[in-house]
Amino acid sequence: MTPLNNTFKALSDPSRRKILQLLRTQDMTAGEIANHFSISKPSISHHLSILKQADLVQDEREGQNIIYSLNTSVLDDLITWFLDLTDTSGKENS
Amino acid sequence: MTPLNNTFKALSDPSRRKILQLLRTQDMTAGEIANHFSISKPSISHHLSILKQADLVQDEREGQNIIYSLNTSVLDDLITWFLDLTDTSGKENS
DNA sequence: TAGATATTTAGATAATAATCTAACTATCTT
DNA sequence: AAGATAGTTAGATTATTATCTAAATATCTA
Repeated sequence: MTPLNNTFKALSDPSRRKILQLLRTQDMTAGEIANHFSISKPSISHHLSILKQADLVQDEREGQNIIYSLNTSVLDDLITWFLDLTDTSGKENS
Repeated sequence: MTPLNNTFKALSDPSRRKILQLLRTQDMTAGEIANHFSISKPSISHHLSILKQADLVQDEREGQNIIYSLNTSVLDDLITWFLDLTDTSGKENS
């Protein structure tokens, strides 16, 4: 399983993309993130775990809280993937 | 359902991403595309239909063949989405 | 028009993924 | 140490998705 596959799978869910958008502005605890959704805390925890596996977010415990933050390095890889796709310099027809 | 959601859903499958990579170099008929895979033709047809719905590819009949080509305009929107996410100018902490 | 080729559509099945409640772990406070 | 708070893990259920075979549609050619 290519590493990018995890990333795309992670991005395929709207809740997970919303989480990334939330973290764009500021780091947040799991609870704060969950407050922005109507689904249960365990579900959010599950989404966070998938985002973590995909290396799209990082987490760090601070007392009772676990603070999540965006990890932009993998996103850079994705942008490269897309730019590569839209770079039609190797295209033969049309 | 946001339009970008279709796009992300479409990109979440490795076969569909491989199809996009194939079309990057040259336009191809459905059959030619299917020849690059070990899964059945109807399955590929299904994948192509999802890519078409997501506006990631276009198709045009030419005789018995249906020729598929990449539609980069939606990919540009995606790149914008990613760039927006990695643009941390609005970030308050860390 | 009959047969061959290219592709899609229909319908069924199997694998994945999202979600829930209940229970567990970790940390803090008193 | 007991209780409260924050978060995760387990296990089950439901919904979604990928895939298959069989049948249908469209086009070409003899």
